[in-house]
Amino acid sequence: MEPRDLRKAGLKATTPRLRILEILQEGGPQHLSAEDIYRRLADAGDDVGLATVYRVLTQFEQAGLVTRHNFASDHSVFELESGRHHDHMVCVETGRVVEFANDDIERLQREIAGRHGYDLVDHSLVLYVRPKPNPTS
Amino acid sequence: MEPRDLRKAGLKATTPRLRILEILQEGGPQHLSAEDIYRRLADAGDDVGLATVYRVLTQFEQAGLVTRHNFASDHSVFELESGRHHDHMVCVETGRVVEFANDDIERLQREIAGRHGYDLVDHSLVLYVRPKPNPTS
DNA sequence: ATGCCTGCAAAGCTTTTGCAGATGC
DNA sequence: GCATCTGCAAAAGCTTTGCAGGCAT
Repeated sequence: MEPRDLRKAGLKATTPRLRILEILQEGGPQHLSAEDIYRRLADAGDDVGLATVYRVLTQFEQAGLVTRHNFASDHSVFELESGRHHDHMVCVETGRVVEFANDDIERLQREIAGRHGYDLVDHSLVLYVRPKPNPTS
Repeated sequence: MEPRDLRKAGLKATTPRLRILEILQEGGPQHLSAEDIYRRLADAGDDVGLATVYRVLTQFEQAGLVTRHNFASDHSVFELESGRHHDHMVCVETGRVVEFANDDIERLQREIAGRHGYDLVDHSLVLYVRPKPNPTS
């Protein structure tokens, strides 16, 4: 992710924006709340206001750079847009998030919508899961 | 839904609780927000506090009488538990909610979770749809 | 009678907004 | 230099909680 990706979206390449992009691409796929990002910035010595984090994330979402999820009902988490569509499973014990994609499910969704006289615009699928019990025990 | 269903859940059969159940079962499947229910009560002349509506709905949810959904991220809607599992599609133009069930999708979800070493505990699937354009136009 | 319930008001939380100063281009 | 952007503080909107009085059993 580069400054020019921001300009392309009509956004100036400011420190808060670049830092938030960096944090979102650290390590594997990140699913972070605004508060998470705010704290990571603070821990790194960047004094970015929480309001700015929210504003920037909203702008990124509108620009299509970031996707907003509501795995829990009381706050949103944000993920860098990869271009590859996928859904998520969330472990109810550890909170771990796993991404997956399944063409059959995607197709069935379109079929079901069509059967009811609708076109599918978007969808949200979250699997809440628990680790399988260990078979050796 | 009867007073004894409430007692079975350890809840006294009070007027607010009975009225809220009544409202939830009026007409077809209802997907109402706390505010919706609060206003319907007020319109019917029942002075039930909004806090009570929230408290009662939370109790009903814990008792398994009601299901909470988060179709929109900024408020919850509640639905009487019918015993028949189903998912939902929401029309992005009218807000209309349609229920549907599909065994293939259910099965695929369990398979995908299993493939990743998890058991499926629960899931949330919402289709956001738009009416098909009229073919005669 | 007593313990559960309710209404009201206040508080909690995430998220948004107003505004004056700061910064990118 | 000028428009955009940011930090701070305040506000907003949904939801929860504390408390004193009220109701079901």
